[in-house]
Amino acid sequence: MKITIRDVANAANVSPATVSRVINTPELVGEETKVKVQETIDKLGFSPNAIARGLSVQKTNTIGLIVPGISDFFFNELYVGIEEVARKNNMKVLLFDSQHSEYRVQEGLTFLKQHQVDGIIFTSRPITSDYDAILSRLDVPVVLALTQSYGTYPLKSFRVDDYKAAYDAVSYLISRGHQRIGMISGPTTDIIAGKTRLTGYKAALQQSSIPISDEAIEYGEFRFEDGYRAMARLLEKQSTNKLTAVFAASDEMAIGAMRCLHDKGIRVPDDISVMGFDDLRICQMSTPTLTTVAQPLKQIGEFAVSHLLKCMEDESTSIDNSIHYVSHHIVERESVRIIVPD
Amino acid sequence: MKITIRDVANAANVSPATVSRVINTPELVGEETKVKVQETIDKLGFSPNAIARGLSVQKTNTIGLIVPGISDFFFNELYVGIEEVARKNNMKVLLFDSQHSEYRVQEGLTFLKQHQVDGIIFTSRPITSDYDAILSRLDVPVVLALTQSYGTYPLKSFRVDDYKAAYDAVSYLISRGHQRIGMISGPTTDIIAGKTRLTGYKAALQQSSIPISDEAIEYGEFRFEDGYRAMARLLEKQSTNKLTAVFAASDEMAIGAMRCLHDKGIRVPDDISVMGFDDLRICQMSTPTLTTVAQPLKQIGEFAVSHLLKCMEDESTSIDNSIHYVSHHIVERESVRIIVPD
DNA sequence: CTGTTAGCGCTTTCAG
DNA sequence: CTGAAAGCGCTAACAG
Repeated sequence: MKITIRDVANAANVSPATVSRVINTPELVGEETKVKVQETIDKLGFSPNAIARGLSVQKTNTIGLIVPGISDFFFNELYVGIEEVARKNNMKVLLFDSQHSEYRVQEGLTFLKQHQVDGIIFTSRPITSDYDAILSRLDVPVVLALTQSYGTYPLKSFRVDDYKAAYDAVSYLISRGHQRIGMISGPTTDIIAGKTRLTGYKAALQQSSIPISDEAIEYGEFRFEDGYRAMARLLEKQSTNKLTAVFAASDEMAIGAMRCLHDKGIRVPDDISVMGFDDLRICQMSTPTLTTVAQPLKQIGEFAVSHLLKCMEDESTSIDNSIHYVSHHIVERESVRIIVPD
Repeated sequence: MKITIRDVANAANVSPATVSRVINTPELVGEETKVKVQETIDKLGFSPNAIARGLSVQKTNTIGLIVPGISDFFFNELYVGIEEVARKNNMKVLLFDSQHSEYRVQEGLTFLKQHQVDGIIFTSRPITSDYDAILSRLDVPVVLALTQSYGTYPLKSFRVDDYKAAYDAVSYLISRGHQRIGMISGPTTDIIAGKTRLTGYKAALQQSSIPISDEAIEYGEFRFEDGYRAMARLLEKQSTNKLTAVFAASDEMAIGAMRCLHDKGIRVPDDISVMGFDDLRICQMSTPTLTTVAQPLKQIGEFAVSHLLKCMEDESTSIDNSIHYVSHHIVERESVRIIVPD
């Protein structure tokens, strides 16, 4: 049932090599034979074995993608960018979900290595020196998306400037007259999406000489439920000195916070403004729609693949660990109101 | 740099076969050699080439997954189920996004065949006779998820009974006192998620002797924006005889519809009730939260893989085209109110 | 328990 | 322009 290149060769009275040529380098084959071979390929319904080819040419045309969790909403948008430029370059992508586990990340790296991927895109978790050994053994280019390297191993990364993005978000709030601004932060152990954004928040307040208070900060793991609960805690702590705005480190948490507010009968944005981070598709689905700072996820995916392809062609490209900051921007919707000073 | 099984064999003074054995069937190897080989594997950092192995054993431990679009929200939840049971059985999944294009589906099938996947899960688009040729040539088991086969090629499918689910949803609405119930349907060309659910809607109305009116039906492509626009159209047509409830063929459209209502100053559920289909995570994120009929997506994914694995072990399992209906259920949230008859 | 041999399906020199 | 032969890295009989 399984039909191979040899079968085609026999049927067409040529050698396997010739069949291979009409598939891969038809310009090297005489017109007549080309037609003849192509016909028998069609007739027999031959479809070349990509595995065998991969083994032979030592190249799989595959890029490996490690993501922290496929159920995170931002995955979809990132993937779209990655897949698109991969496909345009005849590359496929092999997906690995690390499920937010450090251990699984290691597994993923080994997995992708075993599958001879030609390059790897690593997302979301920061790379520490712990990975030096495994990375150097990998022998394929690796680029980072939405994260960066803190190890000694040089890795190019593509992401927004999370510090600046958070800073800008909070500055935006301040420009709208807000002074008592709370934050629902990611965990500070998450050095990028957690700690860095929190620092940006603090810096923006400081810049405007607004005192920073731990009372105004709560933490969550980026999910809707986390945002909901964090908001509830924030509310409890705020009995006397009420916040007029809350900045969340993810859209999901922002929407969770809005829901919490709603349940307590607090109106957004009338009583309190809410701002998110990411600009996922869900921002338009909440009521009110969510004002947020946008990360161009699709574009980041595109950049990452493009760079990877460059590295794969040209060995020398890979050895820098610069960060390519892709630009963020504020997307105004309905969840923030202007406070007029009285 | 690339280190092979032969390198390990040489370094450990054994044959490649022995190294292969300690990796795959350690029980067949003497304790001493096993230890020795394992040590040199570790020392050299050897990691077996899955491609070569695949070629040799004629099995890749991969299942191919064809989805209509990765940015559809339901993808994530389905994938979680698939990935989980795949992983537990040492299978990986190779993803292919058909991007809602018939042509890309064909490409996907060829792609997966070329990559020698051991089985295929096909989602969402109905299978017609057009696929008979390609499917029979595939030579690997195929199972359907969230769709079914209308061709002559026998294919087992796992999905909810969309007709019954829609019927139940609308009956639920009726039980809450609604009589003038509109529908935002998928396109009728989509035989499963479109036409079948619409039929369920009509049947439920009929059952309660409620007249069916085209005035009360609008169509969309399952997206938020489609729901929004469909609702707007529905509103225009309804100037005289107002609807008290709307049933949408997807959660996204339902949420879009609610947004439209919100923008027009119509309250949900006070003025009009809304019900969705799917029970995605976003249902809890809208305000009001969305009452819906749940498809157990994760479970469907699990079932599909499990069945596929069974087919792969036992050739005989595959040849039936039965439909395994997984049970749906209504999830009550806030978007439907009870109408007390006056 | 371990080594030898052949071969998975394809590509790629190297001749002709 | 085409064919023969070797080999990609691994596994699977088959001997021993």
